[in-house]
Amino acid sequence: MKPPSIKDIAKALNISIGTVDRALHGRSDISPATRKRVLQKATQLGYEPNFAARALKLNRRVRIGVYFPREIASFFDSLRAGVRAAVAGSMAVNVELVFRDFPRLDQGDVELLSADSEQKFDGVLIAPGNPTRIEAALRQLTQRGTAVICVATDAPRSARLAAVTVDAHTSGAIAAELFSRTIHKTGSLATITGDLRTVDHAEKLRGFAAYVAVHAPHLSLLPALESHEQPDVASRQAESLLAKKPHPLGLYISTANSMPILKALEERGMLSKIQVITTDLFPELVPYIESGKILATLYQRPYTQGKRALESLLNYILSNVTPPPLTRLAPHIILRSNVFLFRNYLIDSPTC
Amino acid sequence: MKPPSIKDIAKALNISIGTVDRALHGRSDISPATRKRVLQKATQLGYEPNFAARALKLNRRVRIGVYFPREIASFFDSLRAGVRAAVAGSMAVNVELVFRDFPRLDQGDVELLSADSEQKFDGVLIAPGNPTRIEAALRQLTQRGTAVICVATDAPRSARLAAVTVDAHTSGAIAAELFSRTIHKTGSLATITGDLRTVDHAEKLRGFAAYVAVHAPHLSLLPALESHEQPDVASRQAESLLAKKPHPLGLYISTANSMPILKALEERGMLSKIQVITTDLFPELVPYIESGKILATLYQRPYTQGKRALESLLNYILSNVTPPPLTRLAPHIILRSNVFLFRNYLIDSPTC
DNA sequence: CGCCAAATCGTTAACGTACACGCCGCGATG
DNA sequence: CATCGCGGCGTGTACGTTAACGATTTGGCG
Repeated sequence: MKPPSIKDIAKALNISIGTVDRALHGRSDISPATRKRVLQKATQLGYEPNFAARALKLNRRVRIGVYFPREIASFFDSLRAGVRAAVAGSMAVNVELVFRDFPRLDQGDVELLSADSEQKFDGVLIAPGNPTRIEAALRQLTQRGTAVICVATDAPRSARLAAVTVDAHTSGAIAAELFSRTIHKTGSLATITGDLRTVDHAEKLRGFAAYVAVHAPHLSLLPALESHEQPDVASRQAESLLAKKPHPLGLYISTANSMPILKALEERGMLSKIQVITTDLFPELVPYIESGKILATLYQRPYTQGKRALESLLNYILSNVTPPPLTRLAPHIILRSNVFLFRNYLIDSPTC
Repeated sequence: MKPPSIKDIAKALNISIGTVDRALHGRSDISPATRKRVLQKATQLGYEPNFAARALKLNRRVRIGVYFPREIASFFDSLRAGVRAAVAGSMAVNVELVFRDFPRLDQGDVELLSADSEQKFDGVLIAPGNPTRIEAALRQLTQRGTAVICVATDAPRSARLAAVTVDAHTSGAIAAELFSRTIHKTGSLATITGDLRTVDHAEKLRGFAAYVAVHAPHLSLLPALESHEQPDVASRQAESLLAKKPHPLGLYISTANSMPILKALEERGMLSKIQVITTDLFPELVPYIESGKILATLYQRPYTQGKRALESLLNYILSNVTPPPLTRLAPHIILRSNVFLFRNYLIDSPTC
């Protein structure tokens, strides 16, 4: 009836539960012979450890540091919500989340991390802006025994345990494919990005360019513009794009703060003449999609990213399960026809 | 340091843990005055029950019946995998899954359910083919205290506790939008569906038609064809479509077994002349997407559906949390540029 | 032979919760 | 006055696991 416990194993072999425990956990103070007998009996009875009992016994308090930038809020707030949801869902464990915010993706992360160097975290979640600049800090953390998982953006060659991101290369490729299937005329495509030193932004553009090169011979690529997440720069770049003649047929905005650019285009009545694909979703963007003024937005599912990242981290810390080094989520393609499913994405975890 | 337990509450009030337990659970044998004091102290100390201890103590064995059709295997096997993954992830609980398969979506569900009428399930997961025919059985189950959640397809007016599906209406609308943005010429669109009595299939076509009517004035709709999931019927319908002249510019296949139709189209060299959008993903379909022979497929995320459904069911049975009556997942739009992310979707839970 | 240390194993007390059981005092009843 | 019923409360045990501690045997070495 009931699943077997270590007591049952002990009874079946006429030994004590202490010995069974030693055998099952590869501890010392046990002879190889009895260890073998125990393990054999365990598999024979189909023993599986009772997580509730384990969690109750070793009432570990797990401290996790969460290092995310404040900007862009729509994205990272959602990411934080996913993290919180994961701890709520993982019953049976005391998780203490310490949220540490730094100003922007490209500034303040390393400083904050080294300022916290005396903190004792069991695990750390971080969105690194500049992957090379942060390597030293991550190595130091790992050496002190804290597991590090990168979220949203990766530091590939660092000592981080794993990374959970949306597949940026695919994001770019999808944008390119949507253009190639929507635009039948011959012409050019423009791109505005955030900061090309961030791995993800660079990857998006590579994916975009690769797809265009292979599958869209009728479309050519203009050089990418870096907005560095500064609204004024972005809107000036939008203007310069419009000045070109013939104007580009499509514009791929691969950074999440696309509003300045959209406003600039709208003021000049260009939104109807150029196909636009944006990145991520926030309330101000919804009307643009609903009205068809922009073709699509590629949603990076921050909520799901945060949830998955923390689940992986807890699984590693508590159950010693090594996560895959790279989890790539598939981005959601949000169009006019499905945008309403994502409208309340900030409230809870609707459509994921 | 440590989170407060009922012991701490008891100590703070100089009473026993038994009394605290009675107060917190609204049991009898306690005076209103002390109950109030306890509840007050509990919120004051920020008491939260320890799930591990609770799960250990009441070692409930939960039996769950899973009623899915065998066909279409690619879809429902994935659904079953999601269900299994959910029980693996919900540690601390003994869940016994009883898988009960019936032949096809439109046949055998009611019979199997009534044959199992003496089974005592705490919860049931079911994919009802014909919603009205199954209402009586579901009402009977609910009356006997078993929670019922519909998965993949819904029985809206029945006594089921909740339903987890992909939003079928949106699925259809997405297909229509993709056609409307890809096809610039004037012409007609055809649709082949499974069984219109199934709520989901009907919903898809409604969503498809609604979007075309509002946003694609240059496209007209041919009457929908029902294949009833029979390969020979499907391929004959494909032929009849091709006989029309001018032939339709787009074909939306809203059922998951699209292979017979695709084969028929391919043999006549029509796949390059007509835009095709299919439903769901299985190994044989992948090459068609990779080569661009079909425009897109709308993935209904069976794995995620199964996982979410069982999570909701367990949450209701164990924690008494009422799930939302209708959880609609957003379908994934799979194109040539992102199909590779979904290739190994059957193995584990890759990109979700 | 005696003694110490190492190797091997048993015993037990927690972890926080749920629940059966028992105890006490008070008013009602015979 | 003895007894009973009952509301109100305390006590104890069990759930399965872990880990500290004790107990026993064995082997080695002087």
